[in-house]
Amino acid sequence: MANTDKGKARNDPRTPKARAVKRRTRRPRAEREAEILASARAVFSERGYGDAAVAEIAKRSDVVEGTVYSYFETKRALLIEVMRLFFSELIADTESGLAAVRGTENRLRFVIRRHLETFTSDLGLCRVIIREARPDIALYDEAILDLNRRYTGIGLRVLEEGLEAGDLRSDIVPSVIRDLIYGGIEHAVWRFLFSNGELEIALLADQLADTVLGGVLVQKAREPIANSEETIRRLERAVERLEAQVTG
Amino acid sequence: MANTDKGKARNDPRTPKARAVKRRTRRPRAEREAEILASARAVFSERGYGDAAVAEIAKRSDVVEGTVYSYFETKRALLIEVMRLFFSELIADTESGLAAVRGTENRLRFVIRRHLETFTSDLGLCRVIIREARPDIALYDEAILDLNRRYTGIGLRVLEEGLEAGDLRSDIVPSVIRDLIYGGIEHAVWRFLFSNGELEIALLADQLADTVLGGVLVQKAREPIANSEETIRRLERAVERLEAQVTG
DNA sequence: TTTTTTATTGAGCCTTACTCAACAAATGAG
DNA sequence: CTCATTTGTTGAGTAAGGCTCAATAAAAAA
Repeated sequence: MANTDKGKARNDPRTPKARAVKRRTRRPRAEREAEILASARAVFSERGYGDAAVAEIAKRSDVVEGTVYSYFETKRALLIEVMRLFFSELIADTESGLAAVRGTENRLRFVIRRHLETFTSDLGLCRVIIREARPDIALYDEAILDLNRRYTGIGLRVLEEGLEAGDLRSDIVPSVIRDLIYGGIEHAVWRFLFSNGELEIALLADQLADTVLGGVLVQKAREPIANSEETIRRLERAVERLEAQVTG
Repeated sequence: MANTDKGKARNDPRTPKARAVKRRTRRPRAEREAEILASARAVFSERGYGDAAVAEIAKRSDVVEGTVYSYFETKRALLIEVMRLFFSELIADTESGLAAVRGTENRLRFVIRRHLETFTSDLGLCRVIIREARPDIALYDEAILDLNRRYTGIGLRVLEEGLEAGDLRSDIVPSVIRDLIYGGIEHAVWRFLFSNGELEIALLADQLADTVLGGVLVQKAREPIANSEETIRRLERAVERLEAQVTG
């Protein structure tokens, strides 16, 4: 109501200086959208969600802030779209790689290593996803959650199949193992980020997998059993001999 | 330079209405500080860091925004102080509880369960801590990291001691196990937050502990052994009996 | 009581997400 | 080729929230 008379002071387009610098161009919707998404992904990765200014995303896309809002309702919607692209590539990629791996143990090791690779190669965006995917008790975050669930669902399926195949202990709970794996990787990567030692992906992946697969306890039962089997045979023979003796 | 003549329009304190409502009081520094910290903790827990307005923290402490800033440099410094209090209580509490538990397995189970309890009973604050403790590549977050490290160091020590005592497989890497444990708990709790099923703390703690302790793979050697031990006893008895019979 | 100290205040600055009416580049009609 | 319509683009403006600072008044000291 009070702002009907604005825009009058805008630079006259006929001014020689202004033209070379700022030229209004109209582009196909899809192209502009892709450009904005690419800029957004870069800025989010570098600065994190909170410190990413929509103005900067706009500038990198060579548009003005308002344009961004004509393509995406809110800054958050922009983030969600960036995530959706990221996840769908990741899911497709992981699944195609996994298709070539046989055996529950190998498949689990593959999933662990693949996730670790993604995490470290796209750390900036992963950090944002993790931070922002945390529930703000806001319903519009449901989209992100669903993506995350679908992605970690890959590991879950490997576990369930391994359980059915009898490769895994029948008393385990797949979803708990999945949480251990994905949560453990997350924590391990943060730790390396600070104690800025070199992150040996292959080594860490093996350490994580070894632990999840085999546990941490020494297998106390195993040592004595090896002897027991000998003992059993010895006892069996003794019993046979004695019984023969008794009945004989 | 341009703002030297402000404050002139302030309400005259002699106006009858204003006095009853707003009474300026000066309190001991420590007391005010504690009040502000308590309000901050509550607001951070309820709203999360980003959506917590310093103005609201001020209002709940019955002071004005500026006052908060005379006690804490920035909103972030306030958060860090809240965290410091939270962690120091938690660390003391966990350590005193742990002192009463013997045996590596029991001690690990205790740490897992204790952490899970904290997580669920103080979920709002934990969520904030996790989100904000993530590196923003900002050095002033070092304080939070240190607190976190000291806390998870409790679990780490249990693992290292277990390793020395020979209770744990000698090839494990304690820091990796710690990451699995704390990361796994974190993920598991998020999951329950959504699939809003009931979170059975005791059950989940057991499931997590069982997995970390024993791994997920079927212990191929174990099945025959369990039977063998019974067999051994049976055979031992038989031999005894028979030998007695024979010699008797 | 007067002076000094300092806790407290609140107006105002700045940044940033988001809105909106005006504008102009395509596109289509005559 | 010219004019009208459509719609992508613009930039000034609003609101909210973190943070500053000179003025003020309560407590302490003189």
